[in-house]
Amino acid sequence: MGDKYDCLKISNQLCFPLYACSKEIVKRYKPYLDPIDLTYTQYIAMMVIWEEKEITVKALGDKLFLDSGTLTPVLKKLEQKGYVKRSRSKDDERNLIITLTDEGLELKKQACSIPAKMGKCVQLSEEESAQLYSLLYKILGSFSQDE
Amino acid sequence: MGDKYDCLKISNQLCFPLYACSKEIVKRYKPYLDPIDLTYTQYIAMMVIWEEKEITVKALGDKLFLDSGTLTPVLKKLEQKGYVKRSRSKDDERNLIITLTDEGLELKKQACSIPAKMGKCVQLSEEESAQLYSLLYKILGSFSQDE
DNA sequence: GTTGATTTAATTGTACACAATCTAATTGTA
DNA sequence: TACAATTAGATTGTGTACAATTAAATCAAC
Repeated sequence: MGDKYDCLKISNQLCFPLYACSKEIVKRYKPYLDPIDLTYTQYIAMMVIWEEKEITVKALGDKLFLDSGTLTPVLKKLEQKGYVKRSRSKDDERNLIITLTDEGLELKKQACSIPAKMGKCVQLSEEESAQLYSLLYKILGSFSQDE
Repeated sequence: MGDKYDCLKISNQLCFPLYACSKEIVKRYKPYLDPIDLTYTQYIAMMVIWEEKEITVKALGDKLFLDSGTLTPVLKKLEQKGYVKRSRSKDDERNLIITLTDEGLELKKQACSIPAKMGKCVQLSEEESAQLYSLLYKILGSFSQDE
């Protein structure tokens, strides 16, 4: 057993369960996000905007590991729904500033119960979750370094 | 510190590093996959087909956590490149059988060096990788149960 | 102070990813 | 045997992702 092609077995990859797990978890957000009319990408964008109140597309992209090609349509959608405002910075016209609206702030209250519901859906102990979290950020950290 | 909205902080989510990590790793495959003209999705599909020699779209989808909406265009693309053949099962005309071609088998040799290269890109010890692998499959396993 | 380089977003094109729907083949059951 | 239910795959529509390019604003060096 174990030929020279074992390295190409899907069960020997670390990337694959990562990829699959991410997709499956995002899929499981849908029942909780549908009622507040947000997609997963819109939700994580709103999370950062809720925290920052005001942020440039560049800074948002750095936090979410997303570029303007992805964020531009997402933010236009969020603006269209009335949750954010998009306006150029006076200091530097290149920067687009995303601002939270009153409706956007209101939405935060409704989103508040989602993390707990999702937490129950992932069947890991407190300790295992912490371990997983730490390993993932270790990888992300190493990626940020050699940017 | 720590208000009632802490649960909505992006840094308190487990899903987010999973999502980001998955994307970043897939992105890092590109330099290695470009030379053999495969995308990441095409690559993991080929991995299973290399192992199985012959598999239905349904079975492939179960292994990859992908449905026909995603796989149909991917497999048509792989057929167009000459790596697989698509043909209906004689036993049950509903089943589409994916078969490896000689060119598809040839490609396996060139892909062989990719896992090792990617392994170096993820800065985890042997033990940490094993831990991460185990945690991810624990989640995927729990998902498969309540299918 | 002007010009070349850099930076920020937007745009374009390609490729997923998935929900929802559709069609054809098969199965189960009365 | 009919016929309802199920199953497999394809199709359609929406929403990401990202590479590559573009355009405008700013910065840097002289």
